[in-house]
Amino acid sequence: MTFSEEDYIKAIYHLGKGAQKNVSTNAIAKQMMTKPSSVTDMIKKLSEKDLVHYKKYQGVTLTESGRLTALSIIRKHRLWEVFLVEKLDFSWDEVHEVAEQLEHIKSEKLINKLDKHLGFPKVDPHGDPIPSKEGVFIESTKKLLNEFPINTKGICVGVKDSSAPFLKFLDKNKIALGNTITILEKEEFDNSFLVKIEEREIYISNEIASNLYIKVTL
Amino acid sequence: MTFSEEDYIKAIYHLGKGAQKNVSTNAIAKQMMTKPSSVTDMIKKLSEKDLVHYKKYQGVTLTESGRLTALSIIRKHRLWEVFLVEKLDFSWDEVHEVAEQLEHIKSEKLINKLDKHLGFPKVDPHGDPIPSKEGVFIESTKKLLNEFPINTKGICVGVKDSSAPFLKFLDKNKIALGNTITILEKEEFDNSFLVKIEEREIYISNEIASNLYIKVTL
DNA sequence: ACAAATTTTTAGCTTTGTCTAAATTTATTT
DNA sequence: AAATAAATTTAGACAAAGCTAAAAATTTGT
Repeated sequence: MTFSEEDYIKAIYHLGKGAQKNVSTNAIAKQMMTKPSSVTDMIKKLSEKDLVHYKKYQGVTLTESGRLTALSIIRKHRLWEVFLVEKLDFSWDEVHEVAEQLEHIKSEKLINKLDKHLGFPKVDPHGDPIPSKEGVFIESTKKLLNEFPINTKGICVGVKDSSAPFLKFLDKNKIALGNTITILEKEEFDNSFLVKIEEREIYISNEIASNLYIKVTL
Repeated sequence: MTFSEEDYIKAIYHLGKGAQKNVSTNAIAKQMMTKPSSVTDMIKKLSEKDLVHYKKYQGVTLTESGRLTALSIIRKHRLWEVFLVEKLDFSWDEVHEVAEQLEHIKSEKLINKLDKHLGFPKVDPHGDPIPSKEGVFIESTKKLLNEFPINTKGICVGVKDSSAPFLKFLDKNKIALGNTITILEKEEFDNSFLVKIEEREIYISNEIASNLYIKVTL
């Protein structure tokens, strides 16, 4: 399997949201920053290898074999991301590009030893789940903090309000994207929250909680 | 720079022993497991990029730029080897193939952070020196254990006598390739040695010492 | 020194993954 | 239900990296 083939499989997986949807040639071309004609060529090759179902003009779907291939690549990508952040001290937003390269390294042994070295993590630094060797993984959802019940544990992944004052507030309170966050209490009176962020407990107003996206594995 | 270009540069470096020697087309072809005609094509490309000096029929030499490129690839290769052995618990002889892939990952930041994570090692698990960011490194020599003076510290890299009894002896005494070895004392009387192998002190007869290769950085 | 052997290069072809331009199929709109 | 628009595929080309076979240069052997 070439790097390019792997990239296409991954793109199709993501565009099809992991499922049965027919993914259009144009959508793949856009994602891969290439031309639709190139996509058609590659689709034919993947189809020959039984990685995608393909009928002319009808878009593609991953076969079961294609789906497992995609999950194996995603597993590698996310494990490397964990490594980069946890062991090499990369920040949350720097890891993607490097992981895009590392995900293509071919060695079952390597990836399983890496998994062990990292303590078999369940999610990557963006809160996305890491498939197991067998391609099993837990789904995750991203919603605003105030939409989750008490005791929810997730990862801070984005903001709804991206104004300077709000970002400044987050910075002042040392709330950063990638931080692990747990909802400890909900205050009935003003709908404020007591949360634990990376070992620190702080109060957060409903105003704040309704502008902070967190990703939670189900 | 493509993977293939990097592989050629590395091959030329090794065949030229890092230095001024003219490396023949045939030698490169053999090393790269390819045909001389393919080598000629690649040489022309590398020459255009000023990575090698090339005159038809005269073989090639790395330019200074080519030499630094080679050292940068070797640095990556050897750092990844240290990582695989020290952190992921790979054995001495399993790492080469994987490191061949990892050495092509493009990220200055990654390799420098990896270097730091590993504690800035000076040699890889085979006892070969790791070039610095700037391409500076210490030379190493491989000789029989009995040829080195007292206090020499090196890495066990091979045997002269590869007969079953000798290998069995090494195994029984837990002396393995890749082990760090220090010469503590030389016994005048019978030319035996007191050595430290991986925290253990043991006596070794001259017979043994003259059949064990160790690699030492100068 | 010159023929034979070896090495190296050239020429032309193949595959992979890409592109442009043209043709074809499907979707949309009136 | 045409006609037009959009999406997709085909055809033909190109660059990278390899190959084979043939030509050219160099080296070797006598």
